Parts: sequence; structure tokens; C-alpha cells
Amino acid sequence: MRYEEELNPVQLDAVKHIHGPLLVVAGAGSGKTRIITYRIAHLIESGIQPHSILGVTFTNKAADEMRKRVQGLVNRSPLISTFHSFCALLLRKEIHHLGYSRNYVIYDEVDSRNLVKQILGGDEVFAAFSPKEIATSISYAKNRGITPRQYAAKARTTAEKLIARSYDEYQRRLKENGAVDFDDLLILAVELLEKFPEVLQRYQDRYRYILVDEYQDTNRLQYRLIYLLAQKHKNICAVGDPDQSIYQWRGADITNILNFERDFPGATVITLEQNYRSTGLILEAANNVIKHNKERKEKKLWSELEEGHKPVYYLAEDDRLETEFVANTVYELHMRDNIPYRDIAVFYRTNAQSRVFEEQFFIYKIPFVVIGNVGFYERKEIKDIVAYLRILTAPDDSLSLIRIINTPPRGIGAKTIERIGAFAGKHKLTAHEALKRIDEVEDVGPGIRKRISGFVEMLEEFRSKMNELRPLELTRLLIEKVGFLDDLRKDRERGEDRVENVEEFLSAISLFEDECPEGTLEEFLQQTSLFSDIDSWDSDEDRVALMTMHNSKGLEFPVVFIPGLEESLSPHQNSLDSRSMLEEERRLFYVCLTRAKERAYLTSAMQRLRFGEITERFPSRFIGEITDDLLEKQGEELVTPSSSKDFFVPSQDWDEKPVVRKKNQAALFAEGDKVGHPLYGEGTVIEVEESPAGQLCRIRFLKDDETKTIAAKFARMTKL
DNA sequence: ATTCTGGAAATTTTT
DNA sequence: TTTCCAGAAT
Repeated sequence: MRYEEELNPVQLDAVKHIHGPLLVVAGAGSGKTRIITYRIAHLIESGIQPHSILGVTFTNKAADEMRKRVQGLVNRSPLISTFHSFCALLLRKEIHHLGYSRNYVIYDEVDSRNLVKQILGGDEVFAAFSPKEIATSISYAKNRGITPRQYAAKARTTAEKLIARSYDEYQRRLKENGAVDFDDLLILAVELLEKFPEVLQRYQDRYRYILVDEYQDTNRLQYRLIYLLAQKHKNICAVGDPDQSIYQWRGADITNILNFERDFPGATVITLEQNYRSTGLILEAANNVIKHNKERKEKKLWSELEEGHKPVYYLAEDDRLETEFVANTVYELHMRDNIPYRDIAVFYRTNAQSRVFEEQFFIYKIPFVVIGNVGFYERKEIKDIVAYLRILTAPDDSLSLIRIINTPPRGIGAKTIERIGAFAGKHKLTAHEALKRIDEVEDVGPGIRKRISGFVEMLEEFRSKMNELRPLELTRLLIEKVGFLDDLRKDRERGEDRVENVEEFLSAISLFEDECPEGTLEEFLQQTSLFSDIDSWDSDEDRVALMTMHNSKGLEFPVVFIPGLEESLSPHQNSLDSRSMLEEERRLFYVCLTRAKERAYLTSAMQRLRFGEITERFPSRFIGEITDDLLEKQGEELVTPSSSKDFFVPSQDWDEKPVVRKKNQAALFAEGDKVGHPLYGEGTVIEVEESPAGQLCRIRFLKDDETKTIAAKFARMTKL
């Protein structure tokens, strides 16, 4: 490959470097991804085996993309994953050393919070503290490498003592449930490598060449992990930019990148300051802002690209008009300048801000996709199904068990669950074991007993089928057996959406089966718990992307909108009285602005609706930090509500829904059809309903004369 | 045991 | 405005 033609001399130095520690300080848009991919390609072309290379990125999406690019260059690819996925992989093979089961379950944030809630439970002293706050504090401590014991030793205030106790109990219950949380993945991986030198050595010799992206956002545990792995061969390449550090609030430690040369003596340091992404004026505006940070190593990006357009600043009267301006401008750019929707993005500070844009874009028929918000796997209906599947693979996960024992409702209430819990506690049993001995639990009525044992038997039945059935088939049968769809459809308002989500979940399993023909249910579950919303975003679809400022990291778009640039939103209220937090807010804004290739639109509102109440707002200080000659101002009087209306008149014939989802609907069954079902046997279709999830059939089955609603697409039914 | 109801709270950012 | 939760009604 001709590296000289594809890279500038500085980039080339970074790419051609093979042995020893290397730090690449890569300013925004300086070709960071390019360097990493070409460097991997170069390593492989120099005769290094792909399997001895490890690449670590921030998101699964970034990892996928990088893998594809390397694949495109040299037709081979090493392991590239996120820190968390890598740790999960490592632990899957080695966790037994630490006394955990290999089939451990990964708890996400919601699970963690529920567990904390459970711990605080009956104790009224704790009522003053929210489970969320405590969960956050615990996570914060964990990311700093503080153990429960260390925390307890240092605790002084009542709150700290409470957190200390909760933390300790939290860890105990995690282990009891055979579960680990996100933070544990890192903690346990580090613990494993520290306590078992022979394991460490194996992995050191396996991954001789390590690359870490977004190094400025690694925390102490992640640093430790990399340090351990790279200690022997010292072939570590870290790429990052201190000006783009935006995760200190969750424990990212900027000193990791600042002390690189101290930690890896003899390191080569390469700094990239030429920007290839943004046109001149946008870049200059960004430089303007970031230079206001005090805690910063001087660095000035420059560009050979043309000056381009000035960033536009629009001050709206209120948030409604702000979104209208954005929608108008998007519409104009699309219609007049033929800019595809996929080239446009909106970055806001808080997820709550997305709503008004969704509504406005909907009115304007502008196709869009919201990235982030409530992640797919965090939706209740999906978490419920996942809980069922987890229980099959890991019976001890009592959190999941409690979640599903009465979902859908089967007459097992809070009181009963409490009694079972007490029984389990008394006899030192897991919830699962206690359920099996339900006959010994006192004060439980005969009807309830019967339902519980029925429930337990059903789980056993499915568990025994786990080996013979593929995950998709198993999940389908489970959903039908439990009557999950019937339950969802009881919700008149959102039932259809939920059924549709279930459908999407099944598609995800199907995709997994295609990709990993040998993949087990456990592996699927582990993979999904480390999935984030941005990972599944298809950037080829022609839609405007809506996401938080944090999610914009690592991306680029020709056109970028940054709304809500007001004091108390950006910079955020909670950061106003700390200089370091304020500087992080500034970096965040800087990151967003440098995503823009050709056009940037910055907007603020003077009034904003908050919880249905009007609040007064002031333009962000960040706007003031950009010199006037760099901004094209479009103020209140320039685009008033009336004149903005002139931009856009929705035409009458645009009647189709702007956001169209592809559906592969096939008319499968009709009323009166005789059908055979793998679980229920023979039946007759008595009603067919078309839904977003395809046909839903009400079917009366001969066996016990029962009527059930079944999604035709997913049931393996045959016409008789 | 489940569903309904009204009052209170909610919004920082996430692997 | 929407979401959440405790207590009341079924």
C-alpha cells in the first residue's frame, strides 16, 4: 500500500511507528481514525499477525467501523472492541479464577438502580436518599478503584455511611445473583490480571500490539488494564486529545494522557494540528472558544481548506421558534441546496430537548432519527423478555426473577414475594431455590401455590429445551407461552409500539443467529447488555440525526445545528460554580462545533418552556467567546414568526408519513383457516388484525379450548 | 391482587 | 407537559 500518498508526513510517522510506546495527540478532525486504521494495516503488512493486535474504542459502532476500514485496506482484521466488551470477553474465559460463574449476568444501569432500591427497601432511615443518587455514588467510587471497605473506612457523614453500607450490600447481592455491573467488568478484569500473573502473561503475549482510541476519556481502571497488558512488550499506541475530554464527570482521568510519557518511558509523542474536516471560519470559531480554558496545553488547529461559511447564530424568542428556525433551515438546505438529510445533525445538551425537535420535524415532514434517549434495551417490554431469558441461563439472578414472576400478571403479588423472600433469607436460599420449595412457605394460599409451581415448571421446561432449540425459536415459544403479546396489547395507547419493539428484539436475535451460527443464548444476552443506542444507528439512511452533544463525539457532518446555547443549559446549571466542570462544558461545546464540516448553526432561545412553565433564558457565554466577525447573526427582528412562515408552506400532497419503516408484511392467514402450532397444537383462526408488527391472529385452539392472540410472523404455524 | 386516581416530581451528560 | 408513586377502590 502507498502510505505516502494517503497521509501527510506527521501522520506517516505515526503510522510507520511499530515498536515501543506512542502517544498521538490528535486535534479534532486531524485524521485520527485514519491513523489508527492505517497503522493497523501497516502492522499487518509488516508481518504482525492480526490476532496479536488489540484495538480499543469508545463505542461498538466506532469499533465496527474501524474493523470494516482495516478489512478494506488489508482484507484482515484484528480484535477491535470497547473496553467493556473486551473485559466481558476476558471474563467469559477467566472469571472462574475469581469465584464467579462463567454464565454471569451483566446488570445495566436500570438493574443496578433496582438492586439498590431493593437494598434500601424497608428501612425508613434511608427514605431521604434516592436509590439513583446512591447508585451513582457507588459507581463513582467503583470507577475510582475504591473498595467497599475503603469507602467505609473513610465515611464520615450520615450520607457517606449510608452509601458505604449500601455499597457493601450491593456487591454482596450482585455476587449472590451471579451478576456483575458495568463497572465490575473493568474492576474484575483488572483484579484478574493483578492476582493471576500466569493469566496476565498469557494475555500480554497474546496482545503484543495495543491501540487505544479516545485516550483522554479513559478512567483509572481502564488505564490500569491497558498498563498491565502493555507492560511486557510496551507496544502501546494511545490516541487522544485533551481538548476533547468530556467524561471526567464519570471518572475519566485526564492525567492518563498528560502523564503518558512518565508512565511509558521512552515514548514517542506526535502531535497533529492540521485539520482536514472543517472549513476555516468554523475552525477559527472553535479555536476562539477553546482558548478560554485555563487548564490546557496550548494547541492551535489550522486548516488548508477554504474559509467557507461563517457559523450562523440565531437568537429566538422562545424554544418553539428556535425549533421552527432549525426545521426551516433544514428544509431549505435540503430543497434549495440538495443537501441530503443524512448530512445534517442536531446536537443538544440534554435528552429532554429532543422532544420539541421531534414534534417540529414531524410537522415539517423531515425524516429524522433520535439516537440515545431511552435505549432500545432499556424499554420495559424488552427488559421483561430479557429477564425471562436471563432466568433460563442464570437461575440465581433474583432481580430478574422478581421482575418476571408477575409479568404478565399471574396473581402473585407483593405480599407473596415478600414472604418468599423472608423464607429464602431464613434458609439461606436463592430466590429460585425458595420458589422450588414453595410448599414450605407459610401463609401462601393454595391457588397461589399452584400458580407458582406452574410458573417454576414452565421455566424448567424451557430450560431443558435450551440446548435443542436455537435462541430465536426458544424466545418465540416463550413469548407465546407466557402470553406476552396479549398482555402488551391491553395497553391501548402504546401497546402497538411495544409489540413492534418485541418484533425488533426478535429480529435482533435472528441477526445474531446469522452472524454467529454457533452463538448461545448467553452470548447473545451478554452482547446486548453492552450495546448502546448509537451502535445500531444506520448512518446511510437519509434522515437528520438527533443526539446529545456527548453522543456526537467521533462523528462528523457537513451541517450541524447546536440549539439551546443558553446559560444553565450549555453550560449546564450544575456546572456553573466549578471552574473545572465549566471547562468541561466548554470542551463539550468545542467537540460539537468541530463536528461540522461546512456549516454550523448555533441557536438560543430567550424563553423556554420547562415542565410546562415559561422560564427566562440568557445566551450562553460560549457564544460571546466567538468574536463578532466570525458569526453571521440572524436575530429576532431578522426572522420573526411571520417571516419564518414564508420559508415553508407544507404542501397538501405530502400525506405519507415522513418516517416510514420498512415492513416485510406477508398476508399469512385468513379468518377460518385451520392452523397447527408447535406449542398449542391445532386451532382455528377466528380473527385477523393487521398491525405494525404484521398480522395478529386470534386463534381458538382445540386443546383446552383456549383463545390466544399470536403474531403470525413469528409463530411457526402451518396452514392445515 | 389489580387497577384507578390525583398530587408531586422531573432534566445533565453514558459504557 | 409527562411520569411516577402511594393510597384507595374494585
